[in-house]
Amino acid sequence: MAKRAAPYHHGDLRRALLAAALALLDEGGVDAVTIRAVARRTGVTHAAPANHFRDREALLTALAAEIFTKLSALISKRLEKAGGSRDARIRVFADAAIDFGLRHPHRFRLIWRRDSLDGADDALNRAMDGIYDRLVAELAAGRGRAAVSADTQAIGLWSMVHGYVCMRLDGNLVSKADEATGEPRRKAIVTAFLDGIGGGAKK
Amino acid sequence: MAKRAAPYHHGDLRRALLAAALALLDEGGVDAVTIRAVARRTGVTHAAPANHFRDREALLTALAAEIFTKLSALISKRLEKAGGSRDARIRVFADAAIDFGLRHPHRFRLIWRRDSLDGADDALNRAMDGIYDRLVAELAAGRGRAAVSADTQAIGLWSMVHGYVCMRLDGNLVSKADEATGEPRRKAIVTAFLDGIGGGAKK
DNA sequence: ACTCAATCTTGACGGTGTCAATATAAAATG
DNA sequence: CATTTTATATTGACACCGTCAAGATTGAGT
Repeated sequence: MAKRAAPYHHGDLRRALLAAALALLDEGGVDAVTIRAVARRTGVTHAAPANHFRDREALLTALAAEIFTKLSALISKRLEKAGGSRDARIRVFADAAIDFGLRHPHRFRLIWRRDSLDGADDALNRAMDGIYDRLVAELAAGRGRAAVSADTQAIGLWSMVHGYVCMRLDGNLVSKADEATGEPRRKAIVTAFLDGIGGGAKK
Repeated sequence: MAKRAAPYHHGDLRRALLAAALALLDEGGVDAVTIRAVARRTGVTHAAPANHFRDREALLTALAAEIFTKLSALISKRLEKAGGSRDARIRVFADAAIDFGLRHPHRFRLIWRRDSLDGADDALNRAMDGIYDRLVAELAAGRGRAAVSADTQAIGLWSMVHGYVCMRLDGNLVSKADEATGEPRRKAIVTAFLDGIGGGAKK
């Protein structure tokens, strides 16, 4: 027994491969995470990973699931420290996702690049859905007379955060940095979404 | 002269390569667009494309620029038919981008996958900036007492639209389709952004 | 007619993912 | 403890990829 804890030859090759893959990802992006490079870095031959990951897609998927779990933990930690204000708790999600994306660009790109991943993977889907469900729960709690459902709000907010990080990482907003924060519209877009951008009179 | 119209041997290999690349993209996604496959489909040898595209990145970049231009044209056409209402004109951008993304998934994924493209390419940047600038112009026209600038609104809205299509293409919202439209929250998220999702009293 | 440059072909190199066959070592069984 | 079974790792091969260098071919300019 204890199959996962101390496998046969290597000790725990699966974990070692994932660690090497994460290092390669941070250093050189998704393209640098090749099966052969991961095997080299771990000190095994090029075909050894095949025992633990069906193919490269499976390796990337497992890596993405791990990263998703870390992001989820980050959000949890911040939510604990957050106050009870609904807006503040909503901002936790946006801030955490943006922080994460800016701090680990390659990880962010990987987990959202679903066409390079196995969409049917359970671990991946559970990790993703977990974050989403918690966001919906926060949005549903004590909201006012909003015209749309919490689900809709969650989809919209999460979409916005995702797209914002994408553009930042691609260098699309460099000319638009605020003098105050040095970051282009980071807080402002969340404010915009909270307040609305329509022509109606504001608060 | 007329270099572009009728080059030397093939007629217009550059254009032919781009057409083949687009077909391959639609059929099999970005991964199917290899230099060799494009050459095969065009009927030339595998090294011929090198005369027109420095490398694969350059080919994908040129393809993306072409696609961006088409998207821009689509928006233009719809804006002409749109009324004068600010909200309606804003919705044109969101609707066009979403329509485009859902209709041509692989094209959408390519043009936003900037880490596979040449970020310094002029044609690409001009095509992208053109869309963004027009969106800012529409947002700036006759908006009310909004708390944030038109730039901020543009970044937020465009981010949201981008993220929404991503999630749709990845099959993340399948369980959330509206009974009315069959599309999950498509109009609603734009409404949410126009109206705001904060707790403040609504219209 | 001649030169020249642009264009395309041929052939090679190292890298990749993946498969089949083999060796090895741990676990299970007697 | 000996033996069998199973999981794991190695070796070697294959086809495909992007890219480079060298040569052949063709159009344009003079």
